[in-house]
Amino acid sequence: MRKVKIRFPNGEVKEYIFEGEKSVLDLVGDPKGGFVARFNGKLFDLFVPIPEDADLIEILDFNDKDGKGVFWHSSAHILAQAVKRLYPFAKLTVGPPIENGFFYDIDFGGKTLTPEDLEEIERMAVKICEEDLEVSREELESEKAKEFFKSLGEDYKVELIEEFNLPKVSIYRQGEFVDLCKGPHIYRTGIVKSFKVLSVSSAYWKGDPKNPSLQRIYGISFPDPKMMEDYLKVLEEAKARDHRVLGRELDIFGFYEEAGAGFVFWHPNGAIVRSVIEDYWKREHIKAGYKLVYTPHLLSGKLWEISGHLNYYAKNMFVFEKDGQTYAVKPMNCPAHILIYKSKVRSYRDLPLRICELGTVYRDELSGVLHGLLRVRGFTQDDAHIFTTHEQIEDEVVNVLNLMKRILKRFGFEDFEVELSIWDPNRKEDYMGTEEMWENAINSLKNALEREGLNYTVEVGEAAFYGPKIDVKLKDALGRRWQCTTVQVDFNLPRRFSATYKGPDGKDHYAVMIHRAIFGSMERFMGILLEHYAGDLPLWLAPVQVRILPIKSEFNDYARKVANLLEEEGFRVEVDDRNERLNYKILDAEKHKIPYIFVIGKREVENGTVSVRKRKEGDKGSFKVEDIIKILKEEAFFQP
RNA sequence: GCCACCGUAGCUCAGUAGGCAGAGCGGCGGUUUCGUAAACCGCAGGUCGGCGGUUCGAGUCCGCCCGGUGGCUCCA
Repeated sequence: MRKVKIRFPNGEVKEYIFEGEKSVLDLVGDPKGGFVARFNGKLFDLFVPIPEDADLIEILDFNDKDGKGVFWHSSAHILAQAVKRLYPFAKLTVGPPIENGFFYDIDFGGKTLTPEDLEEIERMAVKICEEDLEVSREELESEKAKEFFKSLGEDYKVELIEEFNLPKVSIYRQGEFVDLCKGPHIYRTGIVKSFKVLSVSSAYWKGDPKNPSLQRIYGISFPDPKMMEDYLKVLEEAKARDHRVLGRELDIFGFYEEAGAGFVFWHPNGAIVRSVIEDYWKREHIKAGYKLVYTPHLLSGKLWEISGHLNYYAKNMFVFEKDGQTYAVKPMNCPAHILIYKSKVRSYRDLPLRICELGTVYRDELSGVLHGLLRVRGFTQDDAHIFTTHEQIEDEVVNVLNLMKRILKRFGFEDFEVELSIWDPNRKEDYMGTEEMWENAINSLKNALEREGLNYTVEVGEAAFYGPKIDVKLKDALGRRWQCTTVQVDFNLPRRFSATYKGPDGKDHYAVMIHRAIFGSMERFMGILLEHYAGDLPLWLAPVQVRILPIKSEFNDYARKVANLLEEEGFRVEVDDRNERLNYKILDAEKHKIPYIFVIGKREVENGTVSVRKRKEGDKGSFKVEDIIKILKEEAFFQP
């Protein structure tokens, strides 16, 4: 006799008493929307015998993160089954769940799929869900499994089994379909109620260009068609927010074929927004004790030799020769800031020394990775380098994180995901510096994160060879995550450049450098902002804050007078005195996402008022000019 | 860089089968002077991404290059 408690997805817990081998399904009959089980953090199928030592088993549904992964993993199998029905010659490779959905990499022997092919695959996948096939699992000895998959022509599966090098492997079946898979899986294909094939692209087997090119088919699925609707809405919304489209519509920036790929031209509307952001950034940094500097864009090759960049970063650098001298356009600002640090003897009393710069850098990125403002070849980092002692690392990182929170909050970002990348303690020889330095730095970063109340995950072995780092992803209005802030400890460069300070002991010590950026780059941040706000920049950022619309040309003079009053108060204003109807002018102003529209007619001129229309809210009624200026100032964070 | 797809007016797009390059919006000119999301009439605007090839004839077919999109990889 065994006793086991089972928790259902709705939280309900029931106790079961049974004998012999039973599966969860055997016991509960109806898993109440759940489709996979977890015990002690381990997932297993509802249709396999309950593990020997299990006492409390959870049945998971789509709301659970693990459950979702299993659901999408099973969906990848359904996708593969659909493909095999339509293309029996196709060879399967791997098909994992991903953050939003799943994909399956499949070798079609050189065929590339068309949109029509995808539709057909989707129809077949939907059919497989409707067929409600039962899923089963079996274990095979590896040798037998190899033979089996060889007989099916699934060469990649054979290769995988060889790689696993395990005595046994598991395979899953549903209907006529078989796949090598660790599992677990949902117990029937009918649990998937909504299935969509999203896109196809190419990928190499194991990501290696020497290997055959595969078709990577992306899909998404849900246990409830309503969830699919919501998801597609978000996708649509994301598409409508595409910063590349908004950038053109709002005339923020442009790229020019004749200028080269990946080089951003900030148009006047974008430049003013950037300038507002930069002014704010500078003010906050100076307040936080940073020293603002400017350094050259072009530096001698000798400097990049000392820094090591010509050795390990050359393929990303624009390097050229002139009169027998090598020069490079800077891909990073750190060596330049080190020179300023070294311009005089530094005492421990000078530390921490915080040097900041909106530094424009150029990197020769692979052409295939360029993407709007989010990935370019020339960009301006909101960079800073903090020279500290080992003891000061913690406090300095607290300051950086605090500054980050304050600055990003201004843009409506308050939700962060933080990764702490540390060394792999089993490969100490791959890292520079002593164990003591590393332990101290890692603990400093951890303490700093805790002091700032930031939750984080630890990524072992993800640190650079020269020091641990913190990466922060911010969540935008659509819940998407963007990597922006980064804080990186560096033991290396101070040594390469002999960046030292005189300690209280009168001896020279190497400084520690902390590289950090809050936005990452102005270009990327602008792209993120556009998508985050869907182009509706808040008043303080909007390129044009107020547009004044005289109803008839006879009110143009009054409109200009109001514009002047606003301009004197520091607002960015336009008067639309074109010979058009009011409705048209409103349409045009709304199209440009201008936060405030002031309508001027006979009434307003007579009463010395403006009729205020606010974006997204509509007509707000009449205001005295000085009153509305007060209101706008407050909204735009003007200092009183 | 690699794989796949794409490139027609400032923007969005149509262009059948290789046979005179089109529309809407926008721009310009005129009429209209109008109260909260598109007044009317007219005009201009194109080396069809670039170069080469096939053809009597290329926006259309082929090759190379440039640029873009989605991935691989990389990263701010």
